[in-house]
Amino acid sequence: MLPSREIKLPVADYDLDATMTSGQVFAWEQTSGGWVGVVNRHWVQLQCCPGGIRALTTAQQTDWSWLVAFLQTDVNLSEIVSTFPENDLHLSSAVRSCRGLRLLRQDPWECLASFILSSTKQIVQIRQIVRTLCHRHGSPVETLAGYEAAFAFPTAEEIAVLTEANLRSCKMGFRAKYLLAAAKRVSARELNLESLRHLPLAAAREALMDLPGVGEKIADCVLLFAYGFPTAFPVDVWVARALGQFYFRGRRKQPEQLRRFAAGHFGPNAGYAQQYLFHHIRTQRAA
DNA sequence: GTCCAGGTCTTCC
DNA sequence: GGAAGACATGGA
Repeated sequence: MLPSREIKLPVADYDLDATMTSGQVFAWEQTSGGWVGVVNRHWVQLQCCPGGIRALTTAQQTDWSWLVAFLQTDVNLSEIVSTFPENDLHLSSAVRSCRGLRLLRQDPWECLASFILSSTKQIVQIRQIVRTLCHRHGSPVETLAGYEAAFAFPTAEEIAVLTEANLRSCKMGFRAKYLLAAAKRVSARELNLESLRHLPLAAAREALMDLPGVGEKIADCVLLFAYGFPTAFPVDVWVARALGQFYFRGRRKQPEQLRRFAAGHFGPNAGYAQQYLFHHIRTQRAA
């Protein structure tokens, strides 16, 4: 491949707006020229175009595999959707309303840290906290002329040397001590995030939940959004509400019972199903 | 002003 | 083992 700052990644059924606003990532900004963010320390601008996604970065690239991995443009969405249960009108309706919604494949640390910051926060507030954290403590990355300054998500090493007061001033409240503790554990290699890729789901989940501030829901988010475990099924207030309403005649159920139901009902790509339901009920309410 | 947010931890029964 | 309260902060 010839070196270039620009590429068109061919893909069908990719709704970039839905994907970026579906509560998986918090550091991406929508601009007049497309979505702008940082992947593997590369500043990138993304725009939907006929037949795919056009990507623009600052330095010439010969290998775009880092971006293909992040966007998961090599995943065939029809094959995923075809594994969903037939005769589930709620899920079918969700898929129809946000066809093209995708799961991204994020950096584990950024995903873990972001979701540690997510507890009992609205998505708009999580975005604000993450933006402040990146601007104050992340390393600057090169951008194209005329664009706002951009910063990588701070590494575990960069956060581990901060104080709880530094972090609290980013408006993250009681979550500061959890983020700091996680950063110290990860930077000291007491928890090796890379090694989790090779573990079974349950073992990886257990390892993540050993971190303070990381319970079942946050662990499942990281397992799904960063490691790509296809059956990881985060149950938050929205999903719990929707599942109770749709499948249990309005009765509230414990998260553990809902996860067991999901494993049996939604099949090998239950995590994808969860993301469709989550995005559908949130956008429906807004409409 | 009140309620609630992509939860988790501690305390108490 | 499960319910209730604490925890920071800001949007709706």
